[in-house]
Formats: sequence, C-alpha cells, structure tokens
Amino acid sequence: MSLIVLTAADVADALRDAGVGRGSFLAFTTSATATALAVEGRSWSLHTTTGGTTAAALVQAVEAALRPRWVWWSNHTASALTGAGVRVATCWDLAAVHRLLFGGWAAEPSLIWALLRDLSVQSIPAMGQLGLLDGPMNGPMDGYGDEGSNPEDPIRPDGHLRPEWTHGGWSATPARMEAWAALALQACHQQQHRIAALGGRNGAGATARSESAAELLCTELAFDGLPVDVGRASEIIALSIGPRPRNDAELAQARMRRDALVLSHVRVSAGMDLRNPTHVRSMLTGVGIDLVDTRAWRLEPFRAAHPLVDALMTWRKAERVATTYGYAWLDANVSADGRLRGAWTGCDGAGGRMTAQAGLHNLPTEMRDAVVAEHGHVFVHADLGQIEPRVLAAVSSDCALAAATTADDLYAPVAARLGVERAVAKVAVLAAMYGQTSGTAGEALRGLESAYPVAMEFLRVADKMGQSAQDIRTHGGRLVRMGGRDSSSAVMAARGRFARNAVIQGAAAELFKAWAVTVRGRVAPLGARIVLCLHDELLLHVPTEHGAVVAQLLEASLADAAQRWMPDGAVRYVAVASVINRWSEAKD
DNA sequence: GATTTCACGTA
DNA sequence: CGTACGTGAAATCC
Repeated sequence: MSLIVLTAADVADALRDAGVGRGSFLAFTTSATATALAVEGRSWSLHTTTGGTTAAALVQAVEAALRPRWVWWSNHTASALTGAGVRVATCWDLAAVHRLLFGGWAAEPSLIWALLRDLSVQSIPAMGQLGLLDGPMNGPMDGYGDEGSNPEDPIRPDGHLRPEWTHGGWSATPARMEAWAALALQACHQQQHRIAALGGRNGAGATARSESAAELLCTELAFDGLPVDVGRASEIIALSIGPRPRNDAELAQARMRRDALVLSHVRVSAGMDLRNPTHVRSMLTGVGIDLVDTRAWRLEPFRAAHPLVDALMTWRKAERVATTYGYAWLDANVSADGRLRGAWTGCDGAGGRMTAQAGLHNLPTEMRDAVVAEHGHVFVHADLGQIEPRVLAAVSSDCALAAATTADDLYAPVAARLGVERAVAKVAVLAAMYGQTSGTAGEALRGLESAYPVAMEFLRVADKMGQSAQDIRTHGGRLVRMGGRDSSSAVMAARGRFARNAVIQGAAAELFKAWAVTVRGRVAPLGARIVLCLHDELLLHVPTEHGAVVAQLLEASLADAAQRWMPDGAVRYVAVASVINRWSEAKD
C-alpha cells in the first residue's frame, strides 16, 4: 500500500501510529527522485524532487521522534546522510552484516540476497546488453530466467533479484523504492535468522549491530577528519628533509643532497640508485657486507660495521618522509580547514579490523606531535590494555586465564604462575597467539600448556583448522575463509598461524568496535566526536569543558560493550583514558 | 597500464 | 619462517 505523505512530520506520525519506536527496524531507501520506508507489513513512499535534502530531512525528523534502527543495503546510504549533516544513532547495515556472516568483501545486494536464499553465486544474473541498451520495460529478456514474469516484481521467478533493479537500470519510482525498502527489511530478517542459527554463545547478534554502527562511524571519521596543525607538521617534515622546496629544481636538489650523504661512502657511486634494492645490495657487498635483502632489521646489526650502513638507514628514514609523509602528503590529504581526511572501511577482508587510507593508520610516531586539538577543544585518548590476551581468555573460556585478567597487568599473575620473569611470560603468551616458533619462548610455552590448557587447546584447534583449510568463525560470528587447498607444509603452517591469529585479532576487532560505537553514542550529546580509531586506540575531539566526563565515559563504556559482546562477564578489560592537547602526549 | 616485489610505517 | 593493513618506487608482465 502506497501513501503519498507531504511532510517529514506526517511521516513520523504515520510511523508512530504503525507502532514504530526506539529500536524498531525501519528500512530506508532513497534515490534522486523517490524515498521509501518499510516496517513489518507496511511501507510508505514519497516523491523527493529535490534529491537527498528532503530524504535527509525525513530521516532527521523520524530519528528525533522515534529513534528507530535504520535498515539499509550499505553504508552508501549512511555516507549520504552524514554528508547531509544527519547523524542517526543505530542502523542495520546489510552489507556489513553480510561480510560478517559470509566473509569476504563483496556485498552488493544481489550477492547478499542470493546467499541468504541459498542460491548459487554463479547463477546471479548479470545486467544484460539488451537491458542496458533498450531499457527493461521493453518486454521480456530472453535467456535471463525471467520470461513472462512481472518486471515490476524485484524478485525473478528463479529467486534472484532482478539485475535492472540492482544496477539502477530504470527510473526509481516511489512504488519501486517502496518494494526495494521492503526487500531490505526481508533481507534483514533473514540475516537475523542466520545469526540465531549460529547458536553457541553467539556474540553475533550484538556484533551485527555494532559492526553496522561502525559503518556509521566510518562515514563520520571520513567526513570529520583528524585535526592537524599544518605548521607543526611542516616543521617535523623539515627536520628530516629540509624546508619545503619552492619548485621542481629545489626538490631535485634536495633529493640529490640526501643521496650524496650515502653515496660518499662508496668508491663507485656512478649509476647507483639508492631506491633500487639490487643496487643497494651490491653497494653493501662492495664494502664487505653480504645480505640476502636490505631490510632495516637485517641491516641493523651492521650499523657499526661500516658508516655506509648507518648513512643508508638514516637516508631510508628521510626518504620515507619525503615520499610518503612529506609536503605532498600534507597537500593531498589535509584540507584548508586543518583536517586530515581519508576513506575508512569498517572491516578488512580477513580479521575484520578497521582500515583507513591517507596514512591515518601508519602515521610515523613523530608526526603525532602535529595532531593538535582545535581551539576550545581537547583530545581524549584511550587505549585497550593487553587486549589480545584478555580476548584469548574470553573466547577460549579459560577460567584460569580469565582469573589473571583481574590484574591491571595480566602478565604479572601469568609470570607468577609459570615461575618466570614477566618479560618471558609475555613473550610466551604472544608466541602462542601468533604461532611464533623461533626465539626462546620454548620453556615458558610448555609452562603455558599446563597452566592454561583450555586457552592453548583453543589456539591449537584454530591452528589445525587453518592448516586443513577449514573456514573459521570469530566469537562475534565473523567468517574467516581459509582458501586454497595447497598442502605444502610451509603453506599449511602459514595458514595455521593465520587462523590462530584471526580468532584473536578478529575477536579483538569486534570488541574494539563495540566499544567505539558505544562511546560514539554516549559522547554525541556532549559535542564530542571520535576522530581516530587505531585497532585498540580511540582519539576523541571534545569541547574542553567536557574532557573529564568524556574520559570517564570512555572507561565506563568498555565494560558495557564487553558485556553485550560476551555476556558471561568472566573477563576484565582495561582502558586508560587521558585528556591531552596533542596525540604525542598520549602515553603508550 | 596493471601487477608484483621490496621496503617500511602503524597496531 | 608472528599476524594484519596502506603506501610508494622500481621492476616486471602484458
């Protein structure tokens, strides 16, 4: 049933009458000309001739009145809303939940739908040449499995979504957008059934919600950017490579000057290119240092052997700044408003960590001194202490290891139990989680085996599954595909380590995001914004007067997020928050 | 022009 | 033979 509604307030009233309220699933789809909403059993649509603005105003009004859980196909919708200045509290992002449940990165509607309906991926229809040229309304498209069916039905007789719908091949009328919204709601229900079917302790329900909200957060991180003092950043760059060159000639001159400091250490420097690892290797051979490659960790022991090595390593550091984090990087990524902006993804292909572009996740530590809170604001920084061993205790249900998490320093009780130094205990625990086999962790590893057999068995099972190319699931339900049936022992061992790591790193990523989105919601009324997520670290930009309370909220939110992610509450997590003006003031 | 290798920054 | 990511330069492949 279609109802043309004139104002956003009217829509909100109609939705309230239909029983929509806080947390109700409310599908939302929009195009340039039409917007539609769907709830259980009912849907509405309206023409939005002015494009996204009206749709955003509609969302704003409904959010303020009812605060539903918005359902959409992907963060494309979230991105448009954020860009229009609308920030909603919660959503169900079908693409994000799809990635959680089925692994991989691809998450277009046709794929989401096919997998939920148990249809083969190979049978997903592509947009045909005929359809592209002639439009979908010109009769049945032979050979596409939908002969004689109703083209106004978004689902074909074979169960797949009609490709014209998913590829935007025809005009989005209100009625079609309404059908599209109803489909999103159906897909949402099916995803919830899949999550319930996972069984077990099932952290997947809470994780689906927090992964969805993490997509909202990503659109905001990309939109808001990280405050950077460009003047200070330039100073830091100048320390490595000198002042900003005024033209290409100066640029080349500075480069030659840096190169000369290294080349002066070798007899034959003509034709030698420091940026070519083969040349570098032969230069090193020339001074009696023969290495299989020229990586920094391999060069380090030879620093005193010949002045060339030290000069080369210093050069490499400067070259990194010149090429990756130099003036060109500032120009390309920091806007006139002093914000460093890059694209964010809510989950990568493997463990489900967040990723960021524009160097946001691999900023050299020296550059953190240029990340400065704006006037009238402070940063609140917090990181999760020893998150991986704590997560290991949780996901493996190892009571003994869980008991150790009551300590602020988890490695202290572990060391006591093993009867070894703290440093030895730490190396052993990390070695177990990452599958390290070299080094001197041997004795302590055997100690771990008897002290924490449940956790060690958990890791061993993951390792075995990886070795035999069986897919694994994290606690929050993320499917990590192992791929490849290669049975060479080196490849199997690598997959074992990958799996061993994925169950920990992946679960830690889920917990981190649950924490981040909890914080996002709680600090929003204070005008505070998350401006950086770094795997186990959060950086918030906060009005100065709210710094202290935000710091408290950060620490308090962790226990709540952990409780939703894993309700048994057996493990204690630790976050230490501090109020600072520059990122460099955060202690790690 | 696209992909691979090397190298290195972060967690 | 610790894992993951993004980035850039040069070499390599088409």
